[in-house]
Amino acid sequence: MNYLLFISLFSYRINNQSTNYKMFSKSCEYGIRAIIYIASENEKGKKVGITEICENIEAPAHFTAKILQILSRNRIVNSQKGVNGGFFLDEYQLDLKLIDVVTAIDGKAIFTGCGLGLKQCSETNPCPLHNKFKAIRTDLKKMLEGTTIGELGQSLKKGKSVLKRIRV
Amino acid sequence: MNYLLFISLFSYRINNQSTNYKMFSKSCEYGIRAIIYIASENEKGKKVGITEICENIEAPAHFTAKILQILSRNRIVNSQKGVNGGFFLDEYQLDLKLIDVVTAIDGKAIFTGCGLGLKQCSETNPCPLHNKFKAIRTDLKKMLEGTTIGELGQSLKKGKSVLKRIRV
DNA sequence: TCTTGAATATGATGTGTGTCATATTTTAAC
DNA sequence: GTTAAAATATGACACACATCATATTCAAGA
Repeated sequence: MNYLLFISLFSYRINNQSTNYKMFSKSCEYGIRAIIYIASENEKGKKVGITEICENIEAPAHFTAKILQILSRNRIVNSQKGVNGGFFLDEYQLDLKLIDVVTAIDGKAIFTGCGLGLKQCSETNPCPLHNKFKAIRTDLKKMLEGTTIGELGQSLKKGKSVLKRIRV
Repeated sequence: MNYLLFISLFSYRINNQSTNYKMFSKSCEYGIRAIIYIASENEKGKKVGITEICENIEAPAHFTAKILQILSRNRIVNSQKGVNGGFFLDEYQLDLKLIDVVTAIDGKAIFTGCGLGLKQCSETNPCPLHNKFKAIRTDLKKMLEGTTIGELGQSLKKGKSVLKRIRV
């Protein structure tokens, strides 16, 4: 009976949830966006507050603050409390790589976990996708290792890229 | 005061949650593992039941069943109810690519969404990471487009790879 | 046609991530 | 020293995904 085939054409793509796929976690997305903004505004000792940051990257303030605390504890960004305080980066931090931000927030599992979620997957005990995945992951890692915070900040500052919708 | 630096060394990597990073969603992981197992057992019209599948890929039965229903509706796997029923693949399905499984379960957002989670990110309005991400994503897509279900099943069947811990 | 084994459909529960809210500490300026 | 502005810390809430449970449909065989 090919009415079955007929029905299947209509039921195709039933699961229409706007999928949860993320290259990084939401925490990581906000963290990267925040630090890029800080880098882009980082000149002559200027400090930027959490409110200004979140307005410019369109992120929830409290949540982003929590992530910046993690980055602060990990010495990836500097913070100063009190009046005229805020977040800022020194020369050393501007030269940190994207991978430093990612591992501080999401940990190192990005580069070690099995693509199929198998705990026992390893070089000597590979899952069917192990080697193909390794190649992709290596590319991703290289990219993250080869990109500096300062570089991304400059790109944003010079208008070569944007973090929020441009006002009309 | 460099006791601050001292403290920071101890507080490094505070967020020790075993991170949620996943190249794919859990649904997708189970789906891929299940179909690889089906492919590996697919010979002379043999059908495999959900119980056997889940025992061999170490996945929760009900959840996996739900995912296989999605794949079944999308004609990526065949199913037959009743006695001696089960899941099986025909020649055409064995030649389907991994990307067909992934998009059926997780949708196409993997290849379109912005790496930093920005809705407005596009070619003309790129986020600071846009181009660097595009390269990685292209690699991933090529890999998924170039890998067949049957190929992975054969790899498993021949013992070149495993899906569960080998019994001692 | 009755029984049994299998997939299918639907709903209920749990857990973790993302979000929000409040209170505390710190620092600068007056 | 008092006040105000800022980060920091902690806890509470909400929603989505992952998981589990139950009921239904279907097909083969006796």
